Amino acid sequence: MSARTSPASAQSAAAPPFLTEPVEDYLKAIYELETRTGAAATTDVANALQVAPASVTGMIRRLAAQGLLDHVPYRGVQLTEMGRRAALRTIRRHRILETYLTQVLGYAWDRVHDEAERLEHAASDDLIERMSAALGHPTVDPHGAPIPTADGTVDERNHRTIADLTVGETVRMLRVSDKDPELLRYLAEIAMQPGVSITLLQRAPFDGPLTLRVGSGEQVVGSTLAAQVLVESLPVPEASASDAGSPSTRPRSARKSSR
Amino acid sequence: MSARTSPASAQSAAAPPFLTEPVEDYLKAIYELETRTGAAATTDVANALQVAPASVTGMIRRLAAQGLLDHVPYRGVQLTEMGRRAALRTIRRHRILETYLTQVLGYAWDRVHDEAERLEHAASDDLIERMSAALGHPTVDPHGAPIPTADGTVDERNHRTIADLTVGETVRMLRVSDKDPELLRYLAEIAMQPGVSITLLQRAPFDGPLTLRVGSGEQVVGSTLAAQVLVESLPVPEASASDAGSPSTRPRSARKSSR
DNA sequence: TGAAATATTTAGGGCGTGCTAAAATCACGC
DNA sequence: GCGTGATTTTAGCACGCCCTAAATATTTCA
Repeated sequence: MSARTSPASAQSAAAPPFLTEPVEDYLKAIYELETRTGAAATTDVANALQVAPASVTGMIRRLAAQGLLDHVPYRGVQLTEMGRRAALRTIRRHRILETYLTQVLGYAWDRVHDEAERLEHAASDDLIERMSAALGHPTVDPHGAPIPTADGTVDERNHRTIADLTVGETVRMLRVSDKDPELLRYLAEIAMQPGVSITLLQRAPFDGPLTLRVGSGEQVVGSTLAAQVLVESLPVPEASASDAGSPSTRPRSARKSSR
Repeated sequence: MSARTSPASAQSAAAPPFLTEPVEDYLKAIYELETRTGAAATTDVANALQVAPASVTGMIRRLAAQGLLDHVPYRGVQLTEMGRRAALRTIRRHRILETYLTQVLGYAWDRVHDEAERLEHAASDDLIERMSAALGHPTVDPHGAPIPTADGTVDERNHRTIADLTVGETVRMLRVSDKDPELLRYLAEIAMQPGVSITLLQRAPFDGPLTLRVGSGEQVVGSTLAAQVLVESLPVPEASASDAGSPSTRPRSARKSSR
């Protein structure tokens, strides 16, 4: 693609030409690492994308040259504003696609990730907005992840997990990663889906299994699983009655806008 | 992509790894040239794909090596059975996508080609079949092109065009290419869509404009446009009355299966 | 029939993305 | 404060797909 004389091309712009598929994948991965751990190390990116570290270094050089991120050698990378916007654009597409696939086309929630992963690079903005409209402009995807708006804002808070609960506490399930189909299938089996109410009934010592009330059923789950399920304290814990931990634990609204 | 150790990968297979996006585009283009003109010349493929002829030679070499087509140097190419199946798979996706975009997501028929062109490479078989099912398994796309079945059969007949009509003849519009948005917009303006009834009222000499009855309106169109609109003789031309050309002009059902 | 026009292929590159192996740098514990 | 292991980068290469220029084959027509 060195010197093509691309003719007129299209009307419903797909993506700026420099946002190739691999580039979008890198930006997305870096964005996710950055928001989770504050910075993205070469090795982490390599793991996330299943690519050799040396390949990451190479790509990072190109992305930095294009102004999509800043790179301090041996120190990791940080997205620029432009890079962040591009990443959020891809994430928006991904999540709207996942929502559309489950709600309109009947996909199971453990099957949408791979499909969305491919479509997110091919769909035009127009298509994404049409899907969003058809869904009534949803704000979360089927796994509970917030959908960035078209102008690039997301409600990206750090939530607690089931593993963080104190015994007796009741919360609402918010979210789980979309990346592990097996986990998702299992969660569906035990009726753990975003929105369901969860109470920690009992916690075995030494990182042992947790006994939960999930909706109207009772389940015993391992601590690994528990650590992957994000939850939110119930807004008003039913006036009077039990006095659990902190009633007003609404975490500060980290709007994740500029930096 | 030389020696990746791809891990486990997926469940809802996207496409065999050797069917890259450019490869699918080449096969599709070659298939279309082949069915229209019997064989595909290097230059024609180059024109169809907006690529230099030398690039076509190079790609053809690779495709022949993979057994997707046969190449006699200086003589053009022909798809093998494998190549033909791959081409029809892509065409099926393209046409189902176009149908879905117009019927479900409200796209105008002149906007679907580009979008489908990109999505056809990314959608899984599963997604395509779900869309097809949601549409009630349509057999033609919005432009009247037949949709190949999943097992690779198409009803690919050679139809007449408006330019072939004799004055006074009435036919049903069948199909028009999806590739020229301007043409499609204009056709929509004058209410020429697949299914509409068309009568040739008058033909100006020297390749001049044609006067048509289109549905209930009257239109004058140029011969270039006329040559691009495929039509079909009416099954039973209304017992008695006018005696137009050949009543049983159902062209031999060229099922286009093996060769 | 033979030369000009046209079509096709070869030769020689470029760029993007990936890999391995080896070198450079960093980080940490003794 | 320094060695050692982990991390990161550099070096060198492969492959897919595209390009231009030049060579070669085919076709056409005077």
